[in-house]
Amino acid sequence: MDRFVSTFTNKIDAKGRVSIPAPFRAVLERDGYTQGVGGSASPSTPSAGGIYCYPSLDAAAIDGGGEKLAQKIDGLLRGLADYSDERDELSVALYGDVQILNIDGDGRIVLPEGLRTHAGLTGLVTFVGLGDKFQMWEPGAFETRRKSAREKVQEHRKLFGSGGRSVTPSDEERGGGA
Amino acid sequence: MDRFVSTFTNKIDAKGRVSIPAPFRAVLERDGYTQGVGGSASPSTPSAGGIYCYPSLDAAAIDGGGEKLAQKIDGLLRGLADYSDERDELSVALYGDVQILNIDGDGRIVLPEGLRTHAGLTGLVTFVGLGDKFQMWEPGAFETRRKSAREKVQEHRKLFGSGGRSVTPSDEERGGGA
DNA sequence: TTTACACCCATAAAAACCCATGTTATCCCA
DNA sequence: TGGGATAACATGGGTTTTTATGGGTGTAAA
Repeated sequence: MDRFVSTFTNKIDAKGRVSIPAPFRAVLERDGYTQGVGGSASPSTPSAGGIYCYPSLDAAAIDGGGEKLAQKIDGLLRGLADYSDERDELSVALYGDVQILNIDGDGRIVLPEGLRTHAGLTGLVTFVGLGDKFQMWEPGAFETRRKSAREKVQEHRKLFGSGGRSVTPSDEERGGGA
Repeated sequence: MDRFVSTFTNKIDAKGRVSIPAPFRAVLERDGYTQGVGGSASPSTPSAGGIYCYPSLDAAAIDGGGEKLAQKIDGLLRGLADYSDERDELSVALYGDVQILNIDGDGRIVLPEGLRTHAGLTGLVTFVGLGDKFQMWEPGAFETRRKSAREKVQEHRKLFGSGGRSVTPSDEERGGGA
């Protein structure tokens, strides 16, 4: 399994740290996670490090992922002429908003102020697996979003009459305070 | 880490010095930066090195990068060999204004007057990672730029959208099991 | 001399690192 | 099958290392 799946809710501690759900960590490692700037990387380390995070363009959430996600961003820019103004501009939005967060020895990251406010995070974060990446939500906001998503799915099912599969929630929330 | 990512805002001190964000410094070093950066003065000869800076062609900003950037510029000009008019102009535009800045033992550079005025820099500089180079902006000007960049991305997402490649999830909710 | 710049040191704040603890899920064995 | 031993995790907190930034000094060019 190399995809981000399920949702987990974890605490943000006094220092701004959050544990990344262990299953997500496993995916990241398989994706080729390497320590970022912090640790003096071996000269042979080819890839970038840390997890890539950026504010969602159309949601009050943070998108995150590993190397695979970073390469997708690269792919977007590839094809645009080097040093064209257009490329610079896109790069600003794609690379400029990205933050590389390192995972500490205990599997935690520190969410920078900017990202935290974008997602309206306070004391808890809900990690949502989306396959090749994941999102971090303020738990309440995510609940709302999840509901509307379900309704949409219901509608689609009626339209397509694809009755077979159930979209049952399978709420497997876990973790602290919630 | 092999590309410039993220944005950082640092101060220009009374002597005109600015700290280069540590992550960028790391990229430069990997790129083959040569100069006495490593703390105690290195006994080796400081061969031509430093970071390459020049005024952005189409923005009130400074472009900067390491060896890789210099080579890309070379390649760009080589590709234009046929159209000598254009090539000459570009050569002047690119090389003519290039400055090679050295990083001091504390990771700082001094921005020359010319570059500073081009970018309208006063007391703060925003470093913006653009992959294989980075830019230095006056913070306010950069905010404006960032906004327009985001809009551009929105447009592009519509164009690329069908390919399944999306920077943000929007509609691909996935609550629990697969 | 004066100026510009490289070099050196000091310091506060932030980031990374390390260890401890409570809890929950897992496993083993009687 | 029950229950205790065990391992994996999330979380709290202390400690050390980086980093950004301020300022001093010497040196070489102007």
